Amino acid sequence: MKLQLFAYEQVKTFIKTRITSGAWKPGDAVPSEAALMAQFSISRMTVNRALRELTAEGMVTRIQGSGTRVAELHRISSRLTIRDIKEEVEERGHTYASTVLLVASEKAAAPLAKSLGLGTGSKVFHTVLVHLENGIPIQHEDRYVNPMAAPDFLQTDFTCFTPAHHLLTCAPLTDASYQIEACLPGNEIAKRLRIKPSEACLAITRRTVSGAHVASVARLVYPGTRYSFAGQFQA
Amino acid sequence: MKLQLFAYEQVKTFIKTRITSGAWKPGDAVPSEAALMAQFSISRMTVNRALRELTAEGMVTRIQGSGTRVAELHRISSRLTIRDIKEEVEERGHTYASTVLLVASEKAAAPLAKSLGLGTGSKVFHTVLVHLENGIPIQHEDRYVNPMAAPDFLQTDFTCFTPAHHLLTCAPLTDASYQIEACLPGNEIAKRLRIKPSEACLAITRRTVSGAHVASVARLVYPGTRYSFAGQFQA
DNA sequence: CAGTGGTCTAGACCACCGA
DNA sequence: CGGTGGTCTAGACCACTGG
Repeated sequence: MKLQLFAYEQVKTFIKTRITSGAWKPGDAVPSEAALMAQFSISRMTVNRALRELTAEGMVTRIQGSGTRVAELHRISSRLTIRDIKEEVEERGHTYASTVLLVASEKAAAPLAKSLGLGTGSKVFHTVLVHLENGIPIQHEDRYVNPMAAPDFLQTDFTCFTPAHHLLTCAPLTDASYQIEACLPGNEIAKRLRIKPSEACLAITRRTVSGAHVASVARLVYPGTRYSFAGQFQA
Repeated sequence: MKLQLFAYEQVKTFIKTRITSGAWKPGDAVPSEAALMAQFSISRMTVNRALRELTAEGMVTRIQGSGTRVAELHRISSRLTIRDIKEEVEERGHTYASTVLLVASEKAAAPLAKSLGLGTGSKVFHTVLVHLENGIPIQHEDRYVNPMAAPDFLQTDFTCFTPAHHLLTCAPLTDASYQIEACLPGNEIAKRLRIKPSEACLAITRRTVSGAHVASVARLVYPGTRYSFAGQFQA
């Protein structure tokens, strides 16, 4: 139980409530650090921390030499986390399983090679698997891996560790980019997910970078009726 | 041009590179604040700031009395921003337009009333519109608004201001939750978006709260071939 | 120029954890 | 109990903005 708010939290809530109540409109000036020091009888470092955190949260905008203003709040921004599917399933208390459909080493065609930062025809690892929650398919994963980033990738037992899990342990993540879209699965993937080819799916295309190498490119397809992303925002 | 890193940034990059290079594994101990003070010859507040920011970024975990450890990084987390569609289109340098299909006051059925925090049969505002980018439909918006939160909502000229924009100016945002899923549009919406009913769509269902009231419940449908979310992550 | 924010210091007190 | 992190202070110097 939290009995007492810290000084910097008091300053934050003071400013937040004035913004969320509409008393201070976007573009309005927020009291300066000196003014807030006097008002709350606290030191400048404490005021500074409160305002710095509010900046990070997107509530205010600060310009050195000019001042602090209420940010234009015409957006809803929240943390979206794409997690390891196995962890996610197990955290729900369900049983996770996977069906491995392909584990192979291939020569990369031009577009794929380029996206992995390799030469055309270079050797790449290729895996295809279906992830199951309580025996029901929830994700189709088609992944290409750069052998430079994870030389022993193909030796992994993918029924125990997901490809994503293995990659994260042997090739620490430095950058990632992803795209979320809606698509139809196509006949082959529909069959593997045990859905109709006319059922809409969510697809994530993700590219991960580890140090100097592009580690992996993966396309994850989720049946639209069995999966969705949820997010939350709090001022 | 940034010539010199601040002290707290030096500490952050020192720790980050050791994590992303794999030298420090998840669960490993990070040097204590006292150790980093000595190593960098800086004050504790500065070390503390570096570690506090790394905690916020999800790189490390801190437990008072116990210590700081490298976080389990089996997740990719990034900021997903859902913005006002008009701003988004105009920022791309394209022309925005909208077609207003419905502006009405209705009696709420039970599930809707509940979700808006009102009694069954209460008056609610209802709007339906299609948003166009360069004349092409990109979003179908079906929205219900709590009259308590925005009494003059129906008087707005929705060809100039989007409903979201109006709501944000008259009812400051305090909380929001959303769900992203894939779906088929259905015949009516497909016709309005000028797509085939068999084309997969992204749908966002969003609920916004302003102070004590639920302000609005909206369902936004995007043609899958014309829209996707992109995100990025950087360690 | 005065006012603003951005950073930093060298102390301090406290709450918590583990041995 | 010692070591840890969580917070806070009262100063300081600097870079930037605006009139």
